[in-house]
Amino acid sequence: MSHTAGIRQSQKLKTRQALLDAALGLLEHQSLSSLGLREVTRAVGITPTAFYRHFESIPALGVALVEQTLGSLHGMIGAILTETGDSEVRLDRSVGLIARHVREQPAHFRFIAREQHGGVGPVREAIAAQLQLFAEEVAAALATEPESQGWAEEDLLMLGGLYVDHMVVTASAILDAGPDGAARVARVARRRLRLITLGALHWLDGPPGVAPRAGGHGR
Amino acid sequence: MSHTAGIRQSQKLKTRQALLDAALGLLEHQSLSSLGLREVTRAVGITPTAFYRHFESIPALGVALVEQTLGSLHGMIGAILTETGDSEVRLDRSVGLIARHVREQPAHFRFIAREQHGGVGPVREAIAAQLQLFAEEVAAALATEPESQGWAEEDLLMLGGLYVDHMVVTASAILDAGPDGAARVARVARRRLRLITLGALHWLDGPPGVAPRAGGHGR
DNA sequence: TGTACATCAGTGAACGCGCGTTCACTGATGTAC
DNA sequence: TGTACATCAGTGAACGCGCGTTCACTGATGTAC
Repeated sequence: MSHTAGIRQSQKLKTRQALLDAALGLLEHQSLSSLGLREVTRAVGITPTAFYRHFESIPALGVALVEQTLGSLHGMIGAILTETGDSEVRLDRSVGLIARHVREQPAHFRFIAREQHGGVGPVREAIAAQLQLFAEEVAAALATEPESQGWAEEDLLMLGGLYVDHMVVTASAILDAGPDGAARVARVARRRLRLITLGALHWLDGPPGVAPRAGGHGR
Repeated sequence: MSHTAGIRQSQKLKTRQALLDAALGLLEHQSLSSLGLREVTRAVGITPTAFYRHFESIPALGVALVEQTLGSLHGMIGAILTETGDSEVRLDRSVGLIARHVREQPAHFRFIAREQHGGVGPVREAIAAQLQLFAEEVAAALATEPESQGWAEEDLLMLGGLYVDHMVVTASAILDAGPDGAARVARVARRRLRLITLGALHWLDGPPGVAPRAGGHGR
């Protein structure tokens, strides 16, 4: 009946976290499907056998890693979208925020980018589910803004997905570019975001040269 | 001095192609960094040792696969962009063309999506170089259109990259969705493309509520 | 508080297996005369 | 055309190695009384 830690339980959690951290580190230069169980336990300093006290397999560890990595980012969405200021400023800050997060925890972003289409099914599915959640969160946030008046639910989700995918592409590009190229990549990412936002502002206009009509580009 | 095949040379090419094809097949359910040399030769029906007559290593085979896979797509860009018809129709056809290619050779697209951020450095770099080429091709094609009057070189490249990335994301999404979801994914992809194109049409406008100014959003 | 038993995170030896790479080889194809 | 030699794609045995998984175990932590 002890709600407090318990030496055994807290030590187990520590080892589990050490396994996750070690795996993330090792995944910087390889993908999950080639990561060895012994490799991970060796890095942590425990016996290979002890691995099974924490995870059933390497793919299972991968799924846990996805949830930990992307779970911690759900707050970020809110931070970006509830910011005040005009769209231009908010947009610049969004890219800046992503760039900072990527710089601060590159391994997490690299892992997601690498395994999003990687060879381990359950991990791919876990990432897809989380990104879908992000897209829905963005769509919900967009829905509260005055600019979204008249938008169809489906189109808000489409735009949310576009923003999320753009965020993922940007994060990957920053990682690939290295420290020197990060600024250049961020600059291009900002312009892309500006262009997308510009498209969104005119979504409900009619086709060029025609009077605006209700329903925008919907079918 | 024989320019004709030569039995030996043509047989060697055939084996080399068999290795590439077998590798591509095996990569449908795993990533390159976990693909084994023996696995590939077993699939082809030759001795492991014979592999070295064709490639120095598995990463080297991967690079060859990138060049073969993406090299064959360079024609596609032209096919899309030189089509006639208004932008709405052309845009729908673009997505349809991608969807068709993905359906016809899913393994090629899966390979690129998987290894774009995979664990094998040389392959990642080969893919990045090819996609950069695509972006430049698209930018060059856009430059010839009347709508691109007044666009900065850099912005054309930004838009070209955006289209290419969108194409890659769409291809991945179609693959992930499976045969049933492909139509739904294509529908969303079309809307995204429409929104991006809409943004591009207004790129040279001034900020909302302000008179248009030369230079658009450039800095 | 003290004692006796239960739990269970981590140990260490052992296993069979497939891996990448080496080496000397074979025999069909290519070339020089 | 025929012969003698060179080339070289593919062979097959052998190697040392690290892998994932099994099993019975140990000893610190937890629990019941």
